[in-house]
Amino acid sequence: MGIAERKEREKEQKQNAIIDAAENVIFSKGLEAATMDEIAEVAEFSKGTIYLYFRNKEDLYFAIHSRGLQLLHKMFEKAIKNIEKGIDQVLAVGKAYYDFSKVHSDYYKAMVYYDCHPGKAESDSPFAEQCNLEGENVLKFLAMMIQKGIEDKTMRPDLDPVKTGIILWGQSMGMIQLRAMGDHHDFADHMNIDFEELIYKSFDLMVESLKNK
Amino acid sequence: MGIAERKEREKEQKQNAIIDAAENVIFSKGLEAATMDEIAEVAEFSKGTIYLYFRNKEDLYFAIHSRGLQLLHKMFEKAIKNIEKGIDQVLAVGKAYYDFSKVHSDYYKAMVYYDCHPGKAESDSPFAEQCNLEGENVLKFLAMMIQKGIEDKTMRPDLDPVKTGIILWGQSMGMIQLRAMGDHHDFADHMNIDFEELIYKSFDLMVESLKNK
DNA sequence: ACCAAAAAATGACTGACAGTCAAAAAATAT
DNA sequence: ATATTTTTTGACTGTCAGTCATTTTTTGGT
Repeated sequence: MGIAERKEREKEQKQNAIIDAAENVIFSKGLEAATMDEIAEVAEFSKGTIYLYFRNKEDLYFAIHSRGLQLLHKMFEKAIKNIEKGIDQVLAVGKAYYDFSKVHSDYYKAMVYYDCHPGKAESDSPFAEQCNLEGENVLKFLAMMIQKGIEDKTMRPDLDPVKTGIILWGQSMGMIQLRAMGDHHDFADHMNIDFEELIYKSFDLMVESLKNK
Repeated sequence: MGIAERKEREKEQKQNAIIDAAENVIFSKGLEAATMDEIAEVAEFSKGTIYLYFRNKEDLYFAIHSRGLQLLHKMFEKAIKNIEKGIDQVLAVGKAYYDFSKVHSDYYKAMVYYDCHPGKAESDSPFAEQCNLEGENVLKFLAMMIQKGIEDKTMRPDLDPVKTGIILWGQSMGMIQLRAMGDHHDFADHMNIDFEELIYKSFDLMVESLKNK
């Protein structure tokens, strides 16, 4: 009885096709301007079918967010590949995060949007669940990196890997978001500031505060 | 001919009354759930009148955001009042920011919402302008504090006050937002983490990296 | 092959809401 | 008292998320 399995597979394929379509529309028109009708049309399904696979629009965001997190995670893995010391990996990951926000700005925006949103439906959707899982995986990755830094003596031995990971995450997020903010609203151009330089400077400060001296 | 002046005053009063009503509705129902119709009703104006004073819903957010920034600025001023050394003021301001996010969480949420939003209408509204101005004032305040820290030898002399101010702002913002994120989405409760402790730890790290040793 | 029952897909429809605008009301000037 | 300008109104429009009765497709038994 392989029918159930085949149906499962088909369901997943259709889901992915819908997410593809949603990305298409959302990335080209913006999150707000994208309509479910257009997503349905691009996905070549009726609107009703979309709602068979996703509870609501927000649920689609979750799915996209989840993809973005996976992508980010992969970029982190790649960033540390050829780097020996834990402390140097921290910097590499920070830069990778910043790269991600530029190269995959579409994903980045979708992710920030989700993060800053109250989340009306208190979603217990599998996609929201997936986001949390991916997020935790990224944090675990950071914690392991810091653990390694402590072990290879390049980072302070009194650091708590998990907590320090979260702090790095939060602080980097803040700096990168500040730059993204400057993009929409004025803010940066007004007083003319090179945000790229500022982000690297902030990474330096963070790394400095973690170094084992 | 004091009529023009009186009308100007009345206009401002009405504007403020509408912002009051908007806060009422938005703070009790949430940003998304609040409708212009209800805001109009609470403000005791017709909907059309609201649109006479504000271009659109977003414009009302700007107005609220601006109030929030002013409040935050005042809390910053108060926080450093009885503190001598620049480096200690940095910590005090960080704590004040965190306090603000808890005590005035309504304003905080509105502000984050605005910051994370692409801003569809590329608003050149006076309210958006005001937000930028207030934001710059806060940054100037931070820069002056750091300047003072450099002068009183409690902070590293090689720091650029403005740039360092922006970095402090961004990093603190990131940490505080991370905590707020944990409020809507799970994230924090899942792995049980005391975010308050984490925020203070991150402040310590920041302060440490700025100290003159 | 055929058919009934189950599963999947459809799209016309609803309700809600942001934003508009011609008309009415109020304030001011003559 | 009345003409003119300013302010206010709320019914109306267009748009969109989400629904659901109906139709189409797939499945499993005979």
